[in-house]
Amino acid sequence: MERVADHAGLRFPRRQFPRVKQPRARSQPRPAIAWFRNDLRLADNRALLAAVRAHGPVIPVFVWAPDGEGAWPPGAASCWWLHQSLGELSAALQAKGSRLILRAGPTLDTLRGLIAETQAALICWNQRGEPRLRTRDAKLEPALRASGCEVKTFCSSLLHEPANTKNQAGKPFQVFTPFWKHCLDRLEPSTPLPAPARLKAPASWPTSLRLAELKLEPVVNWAGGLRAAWQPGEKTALKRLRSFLQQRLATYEVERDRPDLAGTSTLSPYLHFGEISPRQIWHALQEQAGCVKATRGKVFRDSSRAGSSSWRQSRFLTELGWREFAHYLLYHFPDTDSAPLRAEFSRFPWRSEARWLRAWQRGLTGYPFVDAGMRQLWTTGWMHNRVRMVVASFLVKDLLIPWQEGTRWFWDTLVDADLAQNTLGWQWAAGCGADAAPFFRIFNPVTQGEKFDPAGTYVRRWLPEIGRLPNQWIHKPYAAPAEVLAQASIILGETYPEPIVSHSSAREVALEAYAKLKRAG
DNA sequence: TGAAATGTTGGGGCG
DNA sequence: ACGCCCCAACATTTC
Repeated sequence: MERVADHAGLRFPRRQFPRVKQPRARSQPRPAIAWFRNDLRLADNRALLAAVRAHGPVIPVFVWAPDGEGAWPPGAASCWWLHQSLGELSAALQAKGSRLILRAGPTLDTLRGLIAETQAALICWNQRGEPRLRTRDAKLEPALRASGCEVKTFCSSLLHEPANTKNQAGKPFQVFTPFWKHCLDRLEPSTPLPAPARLKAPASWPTSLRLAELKLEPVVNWAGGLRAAWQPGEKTALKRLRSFLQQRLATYEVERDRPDLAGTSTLSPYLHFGEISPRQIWHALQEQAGCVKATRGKVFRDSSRAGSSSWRQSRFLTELGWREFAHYLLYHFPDTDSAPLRAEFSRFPWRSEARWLRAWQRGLTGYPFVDAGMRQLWTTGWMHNRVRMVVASFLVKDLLIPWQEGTRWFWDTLVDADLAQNTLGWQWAAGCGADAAPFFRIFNPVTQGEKFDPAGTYVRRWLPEIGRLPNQWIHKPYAAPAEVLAQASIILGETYPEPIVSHSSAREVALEAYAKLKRAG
């Protein structure tokens, strides 16, 4: 399949399939289908706009293919998010005089059926980068063309298309810094596209399932914490971006590492589902860097900063860079979602202590910083990134449990679960990936807590049972004197667990296992 | 986007 | 006054 290398605006695949002539209905031009995937937004949506610009009626559709079709089917938390997000998108489309058609079933059959029903002349979608979905889509395209429908696809979810970027040796980059520098030297993303003003409705709408019929919401009602923490949808995504830029960007460099503060953007789930595009974020950042608001409300160019590109070095943009890097790596190393990039790690002596895995998942390891993170994850579907690194290091290095167990758990529980980023994160933490943390970089859950949650606010929020411990002991209850524990109404092993492993000896064991791996060559 | 062990330095207490 | 020890503070090395 030929991908559209395009950041300058709308262009279409060069290799067009010869158009099949169809008898044209005289009354109304044939409709265009806008197939929504992980791009659940109206603004800056190339596929949607291409469907609108065909000047006929537009049929927006979402296809739920529950078996995942060889990819990773969304986990429980992602399904919850998807449900809410589809509801939001549907409402937004209605406000434009349109609808969202919901279908379920194998993607090709479902789309072919819809094309036949509606006599659609064109179907547009934004590409997804996950390797197995790409393979699948590559077959989808000619099959749909063969049924007489034109196909247009776009790259809308990344700033930089992975396919042709290589280092000087002609190989894919494996280190972040040169990769991102290479991108920054070339990136000049065009202005985000506006949301279409209106979508022309077809003469008659095809049938749609009701949202509830997709059965995305959990049967058992465990989603209360998610509901309290999140409002999915494009509108909220833009609101969060704006408030982040106004209130947090200035202090991001320092506060992004502090789970006790609200220092991060929390845009990750919105980005994953495409409720906001990286291009929109890029431009919002650029705008903010070039302009300052005067007190009288006038906006003028800040000559000291206008035209300067120092904002491109900003920490926040670098995080978007890591997102690009994750997708880039998964594109070039498509097996890394399950196998270590550094092959020698497949011989690492992992062990699988089921009780330990369970303790980790439940937030019962006896290390408060780890447990707080795991409970935040379980309750809200999200975990602060600093804490993700710490809990991952703990699972992989203190417990020596395979990193793939971690990816699975995160996949099921995170509302921002994203194959590329989950893969990068875990391979990074396990030391077996590209530009990964060296294996011997083993986080100490106590000192990490003391450093990044100095007053214990974060830990107390998620572990009320140890909330009465003084700061000195909040990150290491096991070391507190008996009378301090009694004072705080804590009985170790009953109200809060003893550490399931001793960090210092677990560290020694991990280093020895790693040394053995290296000796084996 | 580490932590722990080891090395170095310099000030202060003390004989 | 001086050497010695201790140890904190910081730097470097190692895993």
